[in-house]
Amino acid sequence: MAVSPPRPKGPPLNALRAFEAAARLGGFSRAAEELGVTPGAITQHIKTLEDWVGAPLFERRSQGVRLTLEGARLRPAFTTAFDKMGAAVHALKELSRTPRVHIAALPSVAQLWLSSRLPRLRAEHPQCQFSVTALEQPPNLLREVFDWSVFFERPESDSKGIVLEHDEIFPVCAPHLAPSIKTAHDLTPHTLLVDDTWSEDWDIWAKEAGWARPTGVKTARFSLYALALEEARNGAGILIGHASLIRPDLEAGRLVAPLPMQAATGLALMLRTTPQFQAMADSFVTFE
Amino acid sequence: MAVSPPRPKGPPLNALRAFEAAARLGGFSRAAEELGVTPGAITQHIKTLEDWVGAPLFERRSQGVRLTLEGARLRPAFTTAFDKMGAAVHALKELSRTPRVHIAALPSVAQLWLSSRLPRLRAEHPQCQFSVTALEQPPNLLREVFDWSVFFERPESDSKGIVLEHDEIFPVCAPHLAPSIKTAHDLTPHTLLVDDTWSEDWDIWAKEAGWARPTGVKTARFSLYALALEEARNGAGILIGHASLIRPDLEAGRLVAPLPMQAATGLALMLRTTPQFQAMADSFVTFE
DNA sequence: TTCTTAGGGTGAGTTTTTCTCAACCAATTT
DNA sequence: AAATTGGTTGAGAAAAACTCACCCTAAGAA
Repeated sequence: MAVSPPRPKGPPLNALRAFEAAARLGGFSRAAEELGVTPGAITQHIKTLEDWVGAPLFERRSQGVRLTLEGARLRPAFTTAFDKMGAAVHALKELSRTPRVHIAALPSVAQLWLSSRLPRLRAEHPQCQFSVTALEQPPNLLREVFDWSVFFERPESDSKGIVLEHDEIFPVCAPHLAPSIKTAHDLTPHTLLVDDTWSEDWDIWAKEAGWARPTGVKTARFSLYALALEEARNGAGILIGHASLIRPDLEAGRLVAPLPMQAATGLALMLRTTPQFQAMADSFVTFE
Repeated sequence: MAVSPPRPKGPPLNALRAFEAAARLGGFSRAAEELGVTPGAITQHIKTLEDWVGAPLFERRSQGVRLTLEGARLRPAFTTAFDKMGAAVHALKELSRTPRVHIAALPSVAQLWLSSRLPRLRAEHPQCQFSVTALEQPPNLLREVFDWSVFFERPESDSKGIVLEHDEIFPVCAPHLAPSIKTAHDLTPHTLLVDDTWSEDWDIWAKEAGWARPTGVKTARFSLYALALEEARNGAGILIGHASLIRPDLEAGRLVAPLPMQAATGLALMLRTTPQFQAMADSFVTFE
C-alpha cells in the first residue's frame, strides 16, 4: 500500500530527561547543571513537554518551581526508567577494549588531593586508563558516565559512599606571617584569602573561634582554591585551610597554622563509585 | 571556582533507541519502520553508538545484520529501560484533559472495517476523542503512542490480543461478472485485482482451490486495498476478498462471491490495546 | 520603601543533530 | 544475467537543541 507513514512520534527523549532531572532535583537550574546545559534549555524542554501533554507539569513560583500533583505522580516512573537506562549505558561503556575509569572531582580536590594519589592508582592498575574531570557539583553516578566521584559532601547515612576524611578548617599562612598571629583578633589587619565556592568558610570558622569578624577586613577572592593556596604560600594573606587539601603544605613547612582552633564544616571528603568499581575503590582506600 | 564545565555527555538517547529497536527487531530496516525514519538514519545512529563505545555492536552480513555477542548481551537492559520509558510516556499522555484513544490500523482495515464501527465507539464513549492512524506494520504498543491496534496478525498464543475474526479469502466480483464464473478456471480470462501488500493472496487461494494459475493472466496492482475494491465494484476484474473487509459489499449486493472455495491465510484480524484500555476494548468486542 | 538576590521566562540567532535523498554495494534468488 | 534484499554513503536540508542577553517576579535585606 505504501501510504505515507506519518508515524506520530512520542515526546522527545531529551525533554523527558530534562523533566526527570528537574523533578528529581527540584529546580530547573539544578537540572541544567546536571545535564550540562543552561537553564534556558531546561525551560524550553519542559515547555515542549507540557505542550505535548497538554497539561502543566510544574507550577511556576517566584523562587523556583514546584511539581504539580500530576508531575509528582509521574516522576518515579521516569526516574526508574532513566536509572535503568543509565545502568545499561554503563554496561555499554564496559565493552570498550581498554578498561577506563573516569573520575569526577571538585577542581580543588582534583588538583590538591587526587593528583598526588593518582600515580599509585595507575601503578596498581596498569591496564586501566584513568581520566579526571573537574566538576562543581557531584555527578549522579547512576546517570552520568563517571565511575568514581570525590567531593566534599554531607555524609548522609543513606548512601554507600566511603568517607575519606571529615572536613576540618582552620587558618593557615606563610611561615613568616605566623609570629604576628597569636589570637583570632590578630587576623584583622591581614588579607583573608577566599575561594568563591567556599566563601562561607571564614564565617564557619569565625563562629567556632568566637571571632566577630570586623566588617573592614580585607579579602581577596579567587575562583579556584588552588589559586588562593598559591597566594597564601606567597605570603599574600591568610587562607582558610581544609586539612585534607593542605596537609602536604603543612608537612613541608610551606604553610603553618598559627591558631589551634579547628572547625568542622559538617562535610566529609567522600569517595563514591558505581557498583562495578566498588572493589577497586575499597582496595584503594585501605592504603590511605 | 566556576571552571568551564565540559561535562562529558553520555551517548545520545536517540542512538540508544535505534540500537534497541534494531537489536529487538533484528534489522535496521525494521527498526527504521518502527521509528518512522529511513534506514539510513538507523545506520548512522548505530555508527555513532559504535564509535562512542569503540566496539562493533552488529556484524554486517550481506543479507542483513546480526548482533555481536556483546550487542546481544546488552540488548535486554536497553529493552527493559525503554519499556519502562514507554510505560511512563503512556502515563504522561493520560494527563491530557480530554481522554484520547489513538488507534493504529492497516489502511484497509481503517477504511473498510474501522470506519463503520467508529461511530458506535464514539457514541459509547462521548467524552473520548478518537483518532486513527494508518500504518503498514503493527506498532509496538509498549513504545509508541498508540492505545489500540487493529491488524491482520498471526494469532500467537503469547500475546494478549483479541482475535476479532480469522482471515478468510475468496474471489469476489461485480454481480454482472459472476454468471460467467463457474469454476476457478473461468477466472483465467479476467483481470485479477491485486493489492501490493497482499500480493500473495491469489497464490494462497489458488493453491487451496487447486487452480494452477496460468502465467498469462492479467493483473492490476493497487497500492491500497480500498482502491482495488472500488475497481472490483466497477466490474474491472476479480478481487481476492477478505471476508472481514468486504462483508458490507456482499450484504449490499455490490459484490458477489462466484466460487464457494474459501482459504484461510493463517492470520486473524486482531485487536490489541495497552493495559489501560483493555476494559474499553473488551466492552467494544462484546458488541461485535 | 528600595535594593538585591534567586529562579525562571523569552526570543533571536547559532550550532548540532538528525534526517532524507539518491546513488551504490554485495550477496542471494530467480 | 537480472532482480531482490538489506545495508551504506555523503551531501544537503530540516529540525532540534542550545546559548546569550535581557526581562520578570517575589522575597528578603537594608
